[in-house]
Amino acid sequence: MRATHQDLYLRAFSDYLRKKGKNLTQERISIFKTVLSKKSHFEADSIIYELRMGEDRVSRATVYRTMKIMEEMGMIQAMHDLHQHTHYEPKFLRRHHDHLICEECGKVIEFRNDEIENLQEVICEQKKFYPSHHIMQIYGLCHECHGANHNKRRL
Amino acid sequence: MRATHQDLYLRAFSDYLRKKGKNLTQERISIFKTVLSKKSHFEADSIIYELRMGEDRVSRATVYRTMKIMEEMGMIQAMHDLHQHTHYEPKFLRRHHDHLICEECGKVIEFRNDEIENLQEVICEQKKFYPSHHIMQIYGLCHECHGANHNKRRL
DNA sequence: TTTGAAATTGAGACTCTGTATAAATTATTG
DNA sequence: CAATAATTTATACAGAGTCTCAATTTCAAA
Ligand SMILES: [Mn+2]
Ligand SMILES: [Mn+2]
Ligand SMILES: [Zn+2]
Ligand SMILES: [Zn+2]
Repeated sequence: MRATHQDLYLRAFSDYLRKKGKNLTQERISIFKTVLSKKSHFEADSIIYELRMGEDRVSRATVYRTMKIMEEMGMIQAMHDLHQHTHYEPKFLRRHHDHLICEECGKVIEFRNDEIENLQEVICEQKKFYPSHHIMQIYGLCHECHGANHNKRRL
Repeated sequence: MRATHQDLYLRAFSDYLRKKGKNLTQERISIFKTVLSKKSHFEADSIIYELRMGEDRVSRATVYRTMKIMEEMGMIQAMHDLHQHTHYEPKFLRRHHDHLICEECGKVIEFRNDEIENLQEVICEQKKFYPSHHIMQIYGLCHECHGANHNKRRL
């Protein structure tokens, strides 16, 4: 039987915890697996909710604590939307990218631009700054919402 | 007697309000002036606190409402720090720029790169997106904190 | 395997931003 | 000077996230 992706990531998680002198508890495993199942943006709430539905009951505080560990570890990344709500994004299996966010409908369009990524590194060198990660979000209107607003104004 | 900057901006504020069918109230003037006095990043709390200390007493709700108007108007811009705390930044008198944020000491280093700004526009065109503004924050360690950590590890 | 120290968890109280409500105040208009 | 509309205030409320500390679990030494 072959090791699954989940097994491999769980191993990495376990190693990380040991390295930090932390224990691999049942609760941490449950939370880790649930987070691992996310293919795209998600919120802390959805993790808490899913766990509550399943058989593994885990408290809210533990979910937040474990997600903080996963963030330190670099498996997920937190980002804040327009309305002080924290969103997370899985970083395993996904290439880094940035976001266009529609202020009307909330749609999130992903993009990646290597030229910008390179320029960011140049800037950090100039400023003697040692980057760990970055967030770039362009706000505005998506094609559909821009069209809709346009039509509305004509009426 | 010459018109001060404050007078000019207050005029712009007054015009904006009129255009929107809103009244220029004493409370809005107080809040506007306090915000105008900010030369760099600030939080809603500090505005509320300063007003509470001064003679013009204004309620929390009114401060939030007025700051929302100022944001719509483009005089300030909201941004979120690492810990879902909203920070504002004055946009009058200041040119747009982005941020390097030290995760150790919280220092904020400002920068501006026209190449990146142009590339952002190109991306929006490609994606048929109509941008209103953007936020770009690079997290990591500033020169001092990186040096400090380095030394610490050596001990 | 047992055992005890240390780490972790869970329940719920609490904090902090920010928003909603509805009565009281203020501004505008005729 | 009314009548009307907009605004403000106080206060209650909501939601995300943190804190506390007693109870439980983990781990590793014996
Ligand atoms: Mn994304
Ligand atoms: Mn700035
Ligand atoms: Zn849209
Ligand atoms: Zn620093």
